[in-house]
Amino acid sequence: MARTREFDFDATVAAAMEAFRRNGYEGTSIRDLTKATGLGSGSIYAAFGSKEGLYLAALDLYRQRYAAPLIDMLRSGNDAREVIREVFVGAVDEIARDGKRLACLIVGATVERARDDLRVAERLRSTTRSLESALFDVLAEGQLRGQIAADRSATDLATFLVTSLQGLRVMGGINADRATLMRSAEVALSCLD
Amino acid sequence: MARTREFDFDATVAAAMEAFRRNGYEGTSIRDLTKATGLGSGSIYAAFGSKEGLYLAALDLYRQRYAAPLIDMLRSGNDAREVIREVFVGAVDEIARDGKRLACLIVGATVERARDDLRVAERLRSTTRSLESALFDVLAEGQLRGQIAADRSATDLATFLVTSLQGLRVMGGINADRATLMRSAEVALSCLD
DNA sequence: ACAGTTCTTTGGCGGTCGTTCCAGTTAGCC
DNA sequence: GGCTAACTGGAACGACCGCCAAAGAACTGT
Repeated sequence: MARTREFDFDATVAAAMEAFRRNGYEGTSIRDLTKATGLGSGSIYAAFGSKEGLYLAALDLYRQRYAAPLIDMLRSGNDAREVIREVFVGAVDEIARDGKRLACLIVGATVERARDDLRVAERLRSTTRSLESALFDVLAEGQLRGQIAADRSATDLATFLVTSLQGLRVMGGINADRATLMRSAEVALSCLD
Repeated sequence: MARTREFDFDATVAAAMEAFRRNGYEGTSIRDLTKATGLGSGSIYAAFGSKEGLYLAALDLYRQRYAAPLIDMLRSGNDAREVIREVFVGAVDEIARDGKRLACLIVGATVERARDDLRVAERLRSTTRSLESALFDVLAEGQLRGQIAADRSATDLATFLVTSLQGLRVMGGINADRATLMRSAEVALSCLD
């Protein structure tokens, strides 16, 4: 065998993720990442292959940490209207807490990287699709039970809700006032009536 | 006096704007901008002072070209419901046409620059405020005339609609399919019922 | 103890960054 | 037609970019 890896892989990716959220892809240099992670540049390249590789790892961690829990919540089987509201309130809280300091990596990747990087674009599509699909299931179920308005297709509503969440994240970068974001979210949720 | 400026100022800013929309702020170098505008770097610095100066000029042109017309439409005095629909359909068309290639500079600036650059942040707040205010007036008028549901405040609806537009622009970067975007927009518009 | 393997650090590669400076050119005023 | 001032493209600046080779350090298996 050989020397064991010294650094904490997950903590490293988490540190890189925060750096990318703070300054974007192009705005974060390898030297910034060495400071943020505590690794030397050689170690970064040994572990991730390239700056893009580390970015993809950070994006995957972000999806796992922030998108997957939303999907799990939606799949928990709880009341449709209630669980969707929970998702929105959670998103608003998070944006209000650190939306000024840290951008959503998914929105950032969409704007800054999706055009150049097919692997990023694929991940974004995948996450969006999963979220839409989870929302669709909850909405369709809710419509059957009469909890959600049935005069619009669950597909359209699901797409709309994802779009609204993206919009909230953008707005958080301009004005992260919680009350304003929440009022916007309330209107979006009222589409389910 | 002295020699007159040779290059077309507006065309130069327009070329820079497209470059920034295509590759973002950090992703566009001064050398890229010399190729896009046809100017030498010396001329760029004489006219705009810095890369940031040219970016601000590009952002201002974007606001003038894409945000101001929306506001003018809203202020035209036409039927509330109709004019708001027009704004959304116009936005969807534009995103579907070149959302894959060219990002919305406002969303891009929010994600990539607003945290670092106060002058950018101020411009974004100003544009958002103007758009919200124009929407508010149209909505309030529509509510008085019974064309728009009056059970929600016009302020909230205006904020929500701006958020929806931002969301559509982000979604356009992931999946610019016109029909999907339009169905999302339709749901948002149905909040006015 | 030693060989073998893998991780880590260091230093620096070639190139590009934003910016500045400069010589050369051109347009307006006497 | 000179004089001057502004504009022009391009060379060059120091700094920084992403990346990588080489060597030291730490671990396992013998």
